[in-house]
Amino acid sequence: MSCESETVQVLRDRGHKATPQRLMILSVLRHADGHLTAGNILDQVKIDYPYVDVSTVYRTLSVLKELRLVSETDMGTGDTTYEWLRKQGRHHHLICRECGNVASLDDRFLEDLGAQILADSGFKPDIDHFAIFGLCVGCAARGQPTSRNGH
Amino acid sequence: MSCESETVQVLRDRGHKATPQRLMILSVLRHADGHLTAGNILDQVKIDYPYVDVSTVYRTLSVLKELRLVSETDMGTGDTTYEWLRKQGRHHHLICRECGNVASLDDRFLEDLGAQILADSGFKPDIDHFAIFGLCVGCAARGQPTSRNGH
DNA sequence: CTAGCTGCAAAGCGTTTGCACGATG
DNA sequence: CATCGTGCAAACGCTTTGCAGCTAG
Repeated sequence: MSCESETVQVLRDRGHKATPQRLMILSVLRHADGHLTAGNILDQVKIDYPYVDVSTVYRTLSVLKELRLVSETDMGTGDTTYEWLRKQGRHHHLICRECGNVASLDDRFLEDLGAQILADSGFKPDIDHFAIFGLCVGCAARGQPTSRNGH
Repeated sequence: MSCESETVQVLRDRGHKATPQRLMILSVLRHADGHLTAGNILDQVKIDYPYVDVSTVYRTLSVLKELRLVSETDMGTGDTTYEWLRKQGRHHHLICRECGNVASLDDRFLEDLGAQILADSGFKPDIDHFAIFGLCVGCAARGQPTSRNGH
């Protein structure tokens, strides 16, 4: 509980209440390694507190998104996942379109990109959390054993 | 019709049939400037051919995705859009998380990224079509008129 | 005390599937 | 003529909403 005090403050400052349900959802998000779906979070919370409703989870996620405390990412086909932002060290995801496997990508690959885009167009990108689709090593090897042109 | 002949060949080579419905869906995809939802495509096709069904659109899109003729992108909240690949010149999208406005981003910002990722991890990213979320100039100005730290 | 939040139930929406008929190659 | 694709209708799963009661500040 005590480790959430900073977050509780953020909530209150913006006119939101810190209910037990929200604290539990926060806790789940904070201690997971990301990639949680709404239903996923629900299951976790229900272990300790079986009466929470899905709608509460969605409503809470909506608030947290608004406050930019969590990010929402679409992992390919219809799997919307949520992740606690403000972690130490940003990272990104390499999602294989064949096998669905998810690998991490270090931030250094993207650190300049944001600045470049901002300078060019004034658009301020959220580089916190990128999802990049493609083929993982295994699937690339399996899929195109012979050579093949890119597009 | 004739301009689709190359695509028809791709379909047949892979054991798929070239039905009128598919040709119309192809045509819509090809001549639109991208960002079409399934329902969107359906509406377009229905203008000339009112009996097409949504399921046909989805099934066709599924085939085209598999053949890598179209890309599927999630534009923020639950708006899955489809776009004809193999266009001249790749481009990417800057999507404002406030107003939903979509701007284009030239490929040069990302052209090195793919090679770097491939070299580092063996992951072969689809750099055809990137969706980058953030704040557009207008919303950034409106939202934070006073200074504010990045995260 | 008064917003705001919750659980419940039901609706909503985009997407998928089973099936018998029809078209393609 | 065999296979694959279609339209229809119904199912599906995730997400959202209306509502009455409850709770945090």
